[in-house]
Amino acid sequence: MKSHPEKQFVAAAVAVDVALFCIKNQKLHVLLIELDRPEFPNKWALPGGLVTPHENLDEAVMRHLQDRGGEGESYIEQLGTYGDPDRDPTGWVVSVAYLALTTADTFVPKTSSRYKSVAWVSIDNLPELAYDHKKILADAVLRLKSKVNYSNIVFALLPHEFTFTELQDAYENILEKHIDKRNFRKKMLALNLLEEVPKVKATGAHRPAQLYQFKDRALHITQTV
Amino acid sequence: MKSHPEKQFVAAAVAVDVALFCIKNQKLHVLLIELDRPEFPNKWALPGGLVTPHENLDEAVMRHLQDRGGEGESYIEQLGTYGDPDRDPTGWVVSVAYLALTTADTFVPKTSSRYKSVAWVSIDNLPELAYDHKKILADAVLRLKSKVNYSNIVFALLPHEFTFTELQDAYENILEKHIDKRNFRKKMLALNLLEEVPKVKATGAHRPAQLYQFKDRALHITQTV
DNA sequence: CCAAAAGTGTTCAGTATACACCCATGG
DNA sequence: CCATGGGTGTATACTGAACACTTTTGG
Repeated sequence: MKSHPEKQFVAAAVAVDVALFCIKNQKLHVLLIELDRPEFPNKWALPGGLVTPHENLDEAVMRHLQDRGGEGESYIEQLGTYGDPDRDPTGWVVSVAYLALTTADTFVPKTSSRYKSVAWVSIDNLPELAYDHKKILADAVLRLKSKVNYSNIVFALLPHEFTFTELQDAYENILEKHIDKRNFRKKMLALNLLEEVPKVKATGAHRPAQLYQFKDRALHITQTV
Repeated sequence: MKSHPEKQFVAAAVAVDVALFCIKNQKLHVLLIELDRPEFPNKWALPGGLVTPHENLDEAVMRHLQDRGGEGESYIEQLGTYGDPDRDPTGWVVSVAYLALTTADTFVPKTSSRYKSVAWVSIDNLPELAYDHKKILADAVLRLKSKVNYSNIVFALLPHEFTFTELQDAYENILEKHIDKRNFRKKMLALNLLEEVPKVKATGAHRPAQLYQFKDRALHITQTV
């Protein structure tokens, strides 16, 4: 690491902030931390932290997620960068925001001495957020909603094996609208992203459901779900 | 501006890099500067520069564009942030990249002592680019191509008044494909974004063309052009 | 009157939507 | 045998794609 290219400049702290989502109790949840700072009484925030010169931005995100309890794989994608001079009252912090997705069972929130708590919070029951995190979170939800319509991105929110009803629930939850069962099946199968696994899931006094999995658990752009 | 929130951290230089496009001679062009630095012999780069703590990111972009010759309005939108530790050999520079659009006649490239030259370059005749600017530019072109399909974003590349053929040329240029004239007219008019202006444009030994303008020169999401 | 770009409709195929009943199981 | 969620097909409307000739002008 050498000196900076310009003689005179004011340096910023570069941070990442992550809107990490999962589906819990059939509802979309986001991971939030409860701050323990006098400037932000009773405020919550998105997880994140500073970036160091020894890692790229994606690596910084993964490191901070692991610190907050991430164990399994998480899907991450960059959302945008928030750099208003006054967004953080404690100094000039330019923050690169990420959208991240995981499954509730592979991510058990882990707190630390720096925070009061770390928890999954339903997105229709949000507390007050510090900094500009309300805006970041709104942008993340918007991106997720939009991307669900033209990609297989939900793969990152579901367990590896799932029933068609669970898949449809995920879509209905994120899009906040009812979807016709027959049409949904037709379209999903036509996209050719799924394959049956030779198992069924029995959950009560009714016909067991066939299990499916995504052929490829990586992002694919599809056009219209 | 107070001290930074963490006691120990390494600060980065925060920069903006701008992929500014225009249409010149019916072809998509990008604004490039020719570097005058020993580390980058004969290399070109996207315009841009450092962000200061007294401006937000959009303001920094507009300031740097004005320095390079921008006079009229330009459309700008954030593209993504590039933060690999080694992307700039002279130091740790995290760069927020922007997609920007303007019209050739309102932007006359202006050089300065720091550069050999500043020029509009056709995107199918690109020189070698420094840093990770080849990647940034490729991402910008991709974003532009994609956005042309579901928004009125071309308004920012065209003069206020234009003929249907000029409009279609812009689409064909950016999308790099032939579009049927009759279908294009039907779809564009159905989107209800245009209005006739009571003038025609005569350019030779043939029927003059009706002039149109966008009802609103601001980004609108449309679904399928 | 000729060359050149402007302007205009219809047909067809494929996709999106609306909609209701039988199936398999556990208790 | 009954309650519950799983699983299936068809008819209709709409949208996107293909396609060729007439109009207006300047020279």
